[in-house]
Amino acid sequence: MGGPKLPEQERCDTILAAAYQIALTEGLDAVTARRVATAAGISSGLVFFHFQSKDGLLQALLDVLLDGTLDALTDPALAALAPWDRLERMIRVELDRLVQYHAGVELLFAFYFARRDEVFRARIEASFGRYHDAFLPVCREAVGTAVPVGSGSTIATTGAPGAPGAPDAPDAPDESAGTRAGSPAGGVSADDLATSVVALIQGASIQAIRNPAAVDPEALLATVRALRPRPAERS
Amino acid sequence: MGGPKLPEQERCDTILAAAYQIALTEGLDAVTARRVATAAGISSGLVFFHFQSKDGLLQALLDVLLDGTLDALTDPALAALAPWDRLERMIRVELDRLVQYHAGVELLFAFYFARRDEVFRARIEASFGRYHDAFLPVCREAVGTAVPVGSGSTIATTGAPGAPGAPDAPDAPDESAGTRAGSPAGGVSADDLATSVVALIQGASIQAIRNPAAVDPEALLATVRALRPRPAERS
DNA sequence: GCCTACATTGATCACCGGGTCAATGGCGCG
DNA sequence: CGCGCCATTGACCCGGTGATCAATGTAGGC
Repeated sequence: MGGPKLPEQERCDTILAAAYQIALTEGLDAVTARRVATAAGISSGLVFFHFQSKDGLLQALLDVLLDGTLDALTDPALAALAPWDRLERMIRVELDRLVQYHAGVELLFAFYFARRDEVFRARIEASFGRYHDAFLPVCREAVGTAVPVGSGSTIATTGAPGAPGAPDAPDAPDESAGTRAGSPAGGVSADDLATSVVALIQGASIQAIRNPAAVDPEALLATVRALRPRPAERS
Repeated sequence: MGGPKLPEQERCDTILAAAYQIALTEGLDAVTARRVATAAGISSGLVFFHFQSKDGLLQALLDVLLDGTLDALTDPALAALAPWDRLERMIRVELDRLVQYHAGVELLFAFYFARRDEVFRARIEASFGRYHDAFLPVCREAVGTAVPVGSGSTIATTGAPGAPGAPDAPDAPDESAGTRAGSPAGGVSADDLATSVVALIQGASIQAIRNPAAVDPEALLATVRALRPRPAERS
């Protein structure tokens, strides 16, 4: 009994990797101390030695899962784009990520729905909240600088780019009367837009879990694009 | 030992009600034969007598959960409305339902993510699929009859987006731009619209679970409304 | 009233989960 | 070399789970 010593961090990583692997392939329920230990090639007791309890292990696992989730959305390269382009780009990036890591996303949902523990929920919800926050600024910009059709001034959005690969987007609701309070030009307020975008992405994440191959980012993007006001419009 | 006889159906309903109650308030994990039996005021063995296994119990529970999910969307009263109004109405009804029965929706997700069993998943996914199907016809109508503005419905798609307001498409992964056929007047094809609507609602359902009070149906409806083409003016 | 059919009981089994712990191994240091 | 520290082991405990089953009570037909 007794085994080769390994540096603390490395052992923890080994265990976590094993746990992650099991969770991804066999579900969260399959993550038991014994199975993780076996998969990691160690004894069960060691799991409790490094993480004090199973809860500790799962917390750490959630850390891994949540780590770096929002990095793609803060890519500085995005700052260069005009608001609507940036928004579109962010959505595309996010959708691609969801499809690519659908197993991880599924695991995240499993965490949320299986463990009703307050701590887990709070952290995941916080992550979702940051999601919304990440989209709000762009939405504000997009809505704000959106449609200068009536009141001239700057058309900042449309600088020089001659729109080489301009997508379809035939026409858009140019002058819709904003029934909703605080609803500026585009017909949607920034908050409404952000809320909708987040809902759209979250909904897509569920579809990505159901059938990753069937998710069509273009369908959702086409919808978003239709929201985009067009200053000059043919009739 | 031995107890008062009750008609088969009634006993089953009693057990199911108890199981449902426990599942709603304490989560799916808390649904054990013993707890259900205690809550129903019977002995544990009886649970297995009526439902052969715990799986059987859960199947029946899922039945209860899935039953009548789509009824509201086929309300004949909806047929009288114009397409876009009907679509809007359906979404509103659905969102309200999600908020009202958020606990049930959460339970549904718990079923989906906790039990990775094929049977459960298949049934829930089928339900989601029907969801999509329920929205498709309206979307078709809405897109089709959408914009009598100017000329014939068919041009739009890739006609000639003068693209004054369309800066460079972010990355335009070739497939997107022109090839996205079947996108009539509104800027979105019927399928895209249906996909987006379903995603929107599913996303909203997640938010409803997080915090039912914070869900703002108007925000999402405002977005949908912004998708609606305005020929001239409406109220 | 009796007897068959069946709902009902609760003790019981095998199993598996989280968590503990004394014993043991290796490793560095004096 | 010897000593002590600590990672490591795996057997062990306890509780809870799904499931079984002989025994028992009740209802309804004759």
